[in-house]
Amino acid sequence: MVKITDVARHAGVSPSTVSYALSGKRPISEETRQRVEASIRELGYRPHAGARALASSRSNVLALVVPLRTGIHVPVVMQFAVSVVTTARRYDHDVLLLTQEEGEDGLRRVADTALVDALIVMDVQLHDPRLPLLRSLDRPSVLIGFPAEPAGLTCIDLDFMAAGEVCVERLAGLGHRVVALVGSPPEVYVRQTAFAQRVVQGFTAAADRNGLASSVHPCEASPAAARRIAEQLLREHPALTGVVVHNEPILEPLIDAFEQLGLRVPGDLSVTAICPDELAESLRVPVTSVALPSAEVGERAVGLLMKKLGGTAVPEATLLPPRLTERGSTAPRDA
Amino acid sequence: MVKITDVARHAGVSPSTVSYALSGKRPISEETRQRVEASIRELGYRPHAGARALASSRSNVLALVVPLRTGIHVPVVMQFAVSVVTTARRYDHDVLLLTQEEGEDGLRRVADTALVDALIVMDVQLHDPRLPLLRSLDRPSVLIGFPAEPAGLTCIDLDFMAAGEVCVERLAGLGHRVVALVGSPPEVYVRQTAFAQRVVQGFTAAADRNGLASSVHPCEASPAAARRIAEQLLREHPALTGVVVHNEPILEPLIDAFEQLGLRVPGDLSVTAICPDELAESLRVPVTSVALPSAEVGERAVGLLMKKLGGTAVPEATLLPPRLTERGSTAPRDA
DNA sequence: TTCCCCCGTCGAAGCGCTTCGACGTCACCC
DNA sequence: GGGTGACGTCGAAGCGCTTCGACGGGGGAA
Repeated sequence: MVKITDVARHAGVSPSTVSYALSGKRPISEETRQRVEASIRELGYRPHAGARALASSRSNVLALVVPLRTGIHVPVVMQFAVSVVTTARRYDHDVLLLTQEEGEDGLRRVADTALVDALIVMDVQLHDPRLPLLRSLDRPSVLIGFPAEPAGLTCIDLDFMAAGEVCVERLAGLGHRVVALVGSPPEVYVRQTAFAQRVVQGFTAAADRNGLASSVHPCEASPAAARRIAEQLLREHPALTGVVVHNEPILEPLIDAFEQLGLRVPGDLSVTAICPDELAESLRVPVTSVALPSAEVGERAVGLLMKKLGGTAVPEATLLPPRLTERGSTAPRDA
Repeated sequence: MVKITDVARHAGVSPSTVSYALSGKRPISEETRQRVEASIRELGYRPHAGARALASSRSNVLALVVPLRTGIHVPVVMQFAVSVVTTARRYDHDVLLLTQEEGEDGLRRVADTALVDALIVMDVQLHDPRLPLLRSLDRPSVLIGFPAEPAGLTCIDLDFMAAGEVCVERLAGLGHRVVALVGSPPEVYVRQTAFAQRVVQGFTAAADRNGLASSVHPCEASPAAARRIAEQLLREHPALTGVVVHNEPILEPLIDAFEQLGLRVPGDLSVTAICPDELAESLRVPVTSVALPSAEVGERAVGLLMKKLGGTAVPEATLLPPRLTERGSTAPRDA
């Protein structure tokens, strides 16, 4: 293994000079730096991560806690993880993968052993048991999602309440008077997963505000469940002309089911969704949707963390405004 | 921060004794160990990961390279990652997440900086550019998947060739004479992704051996593509009665398409698949399938790595035999 | 009883890096 | 022209842990 002293000897300088040339924490003459860099390349030097971490008390590793629970849409989680890893690398950091299974102990472990410098936590619940721990940890963290009591934490997410509202406003603007929300699987609500709850809040508030008749329907993530929901909606709400879908896997099956029941989309029924743009675009009937900007959330979460690590204060709450894209699944009522 | 010297003082022993009590690398009297453990608990001591890594030249971290490319089924990747993380924890290791984007440089970086002790690489291609690097690295690695030339490496995967064969044998045994393979998206084959290729090999070999008429059809992962393939198959192979599907996302849409074209499954058409059991079970028509044992592969990959880290020799190739589960999608021809 | 060896523990030396204080040199200002 | 910084570099200390050699004491073998 080639170490910093080898580089120093080869370049004719002291180890500390090599270190400063690398970190830029003290001025080094252009000429010396060139020489050091040449030696590094020639010898193939790589600083030892452990030694660096010990001496600097910075590991340059971020922890990412990914959700495993049922009812969450895996591709979105993955997109998010990839975006975190990619962004972290831009800041010269790596990402340690933690599963929710380890729970609070896992968070405490990686923080207390100084394995990681900071943490990103996904799938936050309204009353998440990890919150007190995160507040007390000596390392910064960022939550993806908003708990009921976010004081003292840093949170970021799509503004799901506004997203729910935007979908309804759109339908209302097109003249629809009876709308329904087809939501995530029931267990997601039972767990009080923050984002799902907020969509319901936004949906309901906007419907009320606009004087629409509305109903909310959790739905399992299977095509069969989608069919059942479609039938139930037509039976119980015959005047229904607008549907908001917040459940990626059933988006397509649900539309199929409606059409098999004799409803054209968007002719008889307008559909809006909250889902990744790629999904909305790729469907047979492209769906008007509020984007789920996983990549942006991941990027900004890492950005926030880096600021905190750098000692800069950051806002406690970052809510990304919903962005609705018109596609082929919405039309004026009676159009 | 509480350190090992604090524990030592509190327990009335030397730091080295605390270390040995923790690692078990030298005999420590029962009584002393008890005392040390009590002090550790009382003070809330956690060894500093960086210091440990520096002194022992073991970071207790594994690298996991996950694929990002199009055409791979994300939930399977995720299952796999979770299984790796969970198993690694059982061996007191953590997992660093690398994306394929970083490529060979990323592998070299985490290995050379001693950030990780060992590596797990997924989505191996037949002629993977990373192979020479992995062979030359001073850290052990395990590949998920088999390249064309696996000598000098450790590989594990489902025996996809045998899986392809088993599916055909099953159909042949039921009397089917004309079969088709609906495979992964074209780009997967273009990249020479090992597992996809091997399924084709097994499928074709078994069909030839049994004197069946056979054809192979790559297929995009969209319902629309599934419909097109279904129509094409019926048009070009009107005598077709057996289909093998190796493409998770289109499994259900494909069956739907066949039924909409007037073919009953399994009445007119028998379907077998290579996919996770959960998927096969959850469909409207439960599908006879060869299981994709992501969890087991992950577990065993970590197990192999641990053996290698321990200095034990391990077999270069581990092929898990296919396990076919009979469900409702297969029936004898003319039954 | 003597010798040897093993058990249990200690002290000290490092692992490879960062960082702090110090120091010489040079330019610049009054 | 002497004082004052800023610049560029060095040496040494130390981050918190593991590990190696050493050593006292007790038990078994001879």
